[in-house]
Amino acid sequence: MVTIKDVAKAAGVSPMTVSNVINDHPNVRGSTRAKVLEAMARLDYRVNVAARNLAKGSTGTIGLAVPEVNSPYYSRLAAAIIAAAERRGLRVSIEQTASRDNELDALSLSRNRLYDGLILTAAGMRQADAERLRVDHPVVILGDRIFGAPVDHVAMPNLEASRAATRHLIERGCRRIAFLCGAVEEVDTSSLRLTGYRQALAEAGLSTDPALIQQVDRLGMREGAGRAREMAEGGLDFDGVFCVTDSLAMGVLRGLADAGIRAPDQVKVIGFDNVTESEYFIPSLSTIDPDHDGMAERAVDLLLQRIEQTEPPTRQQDFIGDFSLVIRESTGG
Amino acid sequence: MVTIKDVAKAAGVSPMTVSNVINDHPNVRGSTRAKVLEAMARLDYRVNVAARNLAKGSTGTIGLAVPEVNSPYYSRLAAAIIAAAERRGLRVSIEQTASRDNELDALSLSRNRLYDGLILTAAGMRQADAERLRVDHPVVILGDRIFGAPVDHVAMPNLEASRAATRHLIERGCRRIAFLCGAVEEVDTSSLRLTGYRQALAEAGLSTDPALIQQVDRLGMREGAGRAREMAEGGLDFDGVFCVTDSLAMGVLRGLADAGIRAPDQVKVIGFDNVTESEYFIPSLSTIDPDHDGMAERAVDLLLQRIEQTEPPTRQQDFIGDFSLVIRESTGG
DNA sequence: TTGTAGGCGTTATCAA
DNA sequence: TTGATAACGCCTACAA
Repeated sequence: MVTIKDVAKAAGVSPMTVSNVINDHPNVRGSTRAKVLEAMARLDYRVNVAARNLAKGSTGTIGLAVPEVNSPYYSRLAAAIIAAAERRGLRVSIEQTASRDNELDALSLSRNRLYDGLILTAAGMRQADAERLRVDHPVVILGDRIFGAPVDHVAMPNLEASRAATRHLIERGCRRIAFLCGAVEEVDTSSLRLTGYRQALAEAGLSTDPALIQQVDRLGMREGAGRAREMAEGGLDFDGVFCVTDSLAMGVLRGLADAGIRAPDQVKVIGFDNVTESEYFIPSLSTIDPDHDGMAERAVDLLLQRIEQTEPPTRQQDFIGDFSLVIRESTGG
Repeated sequence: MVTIKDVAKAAGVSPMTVSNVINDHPNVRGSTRAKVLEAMARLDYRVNVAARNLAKGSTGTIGLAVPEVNSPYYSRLAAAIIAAAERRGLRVSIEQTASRDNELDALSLSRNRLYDGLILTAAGMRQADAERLRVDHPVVILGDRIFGAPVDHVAMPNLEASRAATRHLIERGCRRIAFLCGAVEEVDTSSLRLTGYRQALAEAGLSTDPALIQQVDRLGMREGAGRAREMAEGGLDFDGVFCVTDSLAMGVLRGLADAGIRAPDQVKVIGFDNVTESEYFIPSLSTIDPDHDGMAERAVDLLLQRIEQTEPPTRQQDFIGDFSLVIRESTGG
């Protein structure tokens, strides 16, 4: 392996001078710089990032931990975060967590100075894990599982947005609206959105039929399709479905089609996330747009603040993003 | 920051003993181990991965560089690679390259010992860049852009698969089959598949109408939809479309619907990739399944061989995966 | 079973 | 403008 010392020897200068050239420091005479550059090229020298990280104590890259990589939502989010980070001169490196254990793992990894900071989208952690988030490294949590934890937090306006989605279905004439979600626990995406759904129904003077609240164990297309078929074939009476994710909603559209039910004529469907695919699905999917870019921007900002802040760790900050209702064919255009 | 020395001091042992405990070395007395463990917990010690990497010269993680993170195909691929790597005890960390320059960047990064090896899915590199791939670090190229480069290479059976897809459309009665692809250059996905398409037409005694060969500059849903509308509204005569990616194909289905054309009745559509979404799309999408898992498995294997191999770099290896034709609604079920 | 010495490749500091 | 020295935190090799 060619090191800085080899280059120094070849160029007839000290290692320090080579380092200065590499890092574009001023105060290097032009002729010296040229000599060094030439030696670097000749020996095909590359910096050793591990060594540099150790010496500098920082890496210039942040970590992004997501539960699942093959998911339209997390993909969209990751793209937004990469763009936001790039604007600030940071690289991002993505890891899949896939479980609560791995989420906690990811936390210690970041602490280990592999990254300057970590954006963690927590899906498996529970409220009870909040204390484990008290790490001495920059961390921002993205998502709805954890509140009151000692870290910065970026979340969606779940309750409001969910009310708006449900209200939209009501305005389009739905009276028996199903709610499709994941396991409902203490505080999480499903439970917050369930509350919004209930509020909207109540405000419209509609009753909440427990049979209409459907839980599945993964928020994917497969589960949406399967459950929709079961609902249709089981004779459940419903004329609208609000799904907590777009993946679920696209699955539902598929399941309804399988069961011979026409959307939006017989049943209207709305999702949540405004994933790239939802615009092109047939029928195109009405949904809630959670302003991915805004959230990403904010998450990276908060993280950068923590990274750059040297002194007295300031109070934990929360940020709740914007949202907008996107009306497409699945609710009647 | 708590270091190994602090722990050693607190536990009344030498730093080396702490290191031995951390790395589960034998030859540490139970009582000593307990003391050290206790001190580690008390001080909330975490290893510094950067330092460990530098000292060991390896990291236990491999890099995966993809052109785009928010893409069903690359997401699916990434998931497969993560699974394959996990089975072999490796972590993977994903980076978005987004351009040819960044692809070349990713190459040097890996060389810099941030990762033990790199799987690079090259979309922007040209054949002319092949020589730049001569790096002294483990690298595996996934994709079709580069041939004859001095690195291991995993690719799809583009020509065969593309013939099979086209043949399928012909068997279903299509006579005017459009081919939708990206820019066709020297050797790449689009050009290889174009050849397969032409062969299938020739074998069936059909002529190739240049007007049916449609190029777009990105292989996404938006481009597919836009072009399909143009083709329909421009009065192009076609009864089948073979798209080089599923994203493109789903976009085409959308575009056809916008133009009031029914698929598969009036026009049949087939894609390539068997992306997760294609099964749920309406109509569900016929496509080529390129055996993502097999390719991932193989790519990780090849990389691991290079990582573990100490001596005489053996010859570069190529691997062409399997494929299967998946028939769904978009070509008539 | 434990400890000592030295080095991994780079950078910061400060002196020349 | 350049260079000597001393870290960064850990691990390998060897000695006690």
